[in-house]
Amino acid sequence: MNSSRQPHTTDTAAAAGPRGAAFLLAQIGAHAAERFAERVGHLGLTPADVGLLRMIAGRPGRSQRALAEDLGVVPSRVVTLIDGLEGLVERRRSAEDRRNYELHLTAEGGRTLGAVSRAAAAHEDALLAALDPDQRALLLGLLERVAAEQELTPGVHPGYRARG
Amino acid sequence: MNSSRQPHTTDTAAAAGPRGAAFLLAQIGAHAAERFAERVGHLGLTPADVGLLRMIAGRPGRSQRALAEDLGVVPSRVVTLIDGLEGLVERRRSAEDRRNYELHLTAEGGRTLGAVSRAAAAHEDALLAALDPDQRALLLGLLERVAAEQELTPGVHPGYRARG
DNA sequence: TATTGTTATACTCTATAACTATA
DNA sequence: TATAGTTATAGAGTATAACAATA
Repeated sequence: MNSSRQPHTTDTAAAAGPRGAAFLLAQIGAHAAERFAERVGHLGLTPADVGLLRMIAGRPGRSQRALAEDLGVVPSRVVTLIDGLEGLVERRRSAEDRRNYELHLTAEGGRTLGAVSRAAAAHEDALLAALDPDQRALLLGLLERVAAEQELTPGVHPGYRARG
Repeated sequence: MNSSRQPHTTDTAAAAGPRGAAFLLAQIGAHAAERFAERVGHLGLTPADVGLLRMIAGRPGRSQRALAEDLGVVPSRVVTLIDGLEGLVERRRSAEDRRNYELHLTAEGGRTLGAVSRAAAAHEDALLAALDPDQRALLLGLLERVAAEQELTPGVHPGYRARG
């Protein structure tokens, strides 16, 4: 809209930009994370809390250091996260090596995780309201292929590092 | 794994949790955003910068306040963002109302946006490496339906608020 | 008095590094 | 000396609020 040559305008090269699948994935993904954060926020949890609870439930007895590695965060952050889960997670000193803790869910932690699962189911349903069951299955299959090829660790996503 | 009743374990209700489409969307979305950030980082830009450039290119002459609204951020943040786009974006005082600026891309800004588009195309291709052209089209269609039903504004996503 | 853009301040979040205890 | 966990400090990033110019 000005000088001699027009380096571009919104031409062909822009096709993969804000209208491509990659952009939509990022946009919908961020939206999904926000909505999920709202839902678990009603339970007094952040998405990071949920990730931690799930990880502990899946493999009880792990140390904080092991969790830090799996989450891709620094050990000191795990301290803060677990401090915020008072009453849901229990720290037991290991008998074998009393330097580290073994992490377990309390009974209330288990109930809370159940509530999280119900929230996740409602979230899933609301997010995919536009699709019928067949389409949902189709989408799931495509996403699984992409996730596997991109070598994304099942059950953990970078968003665990923040959000509220 | 302990007391009387087992409130849950990893039973049916957890089905929509870390294995559902909503979770995968959030996970892949965050991954996509990170990879895109890396690519445009080589151009000296953040994803937020890119969003701003695209928005200005799409509708030149807008004011900073208008952009702030569309991006969903506070006006003072737009000041910071535009300050970081020295040489790519031009502020022209409006003749009609000299309080506000009219924002335009410079020639270099246009060239940079062209480079961004090429980066986005490469990003798209790498992210969807697991899918053939038909599957990509299928995925795109499904995502478009979801985005429309969720009333996501085309071209802007919440991730513009941060990242690097 | 209301509005655009700017600057100054405060707040939140996270990582880095120093520290304690166990080994 | 090395490692698990904790605490203290500092850094990045963002919003809130006070400010100057124009209407």
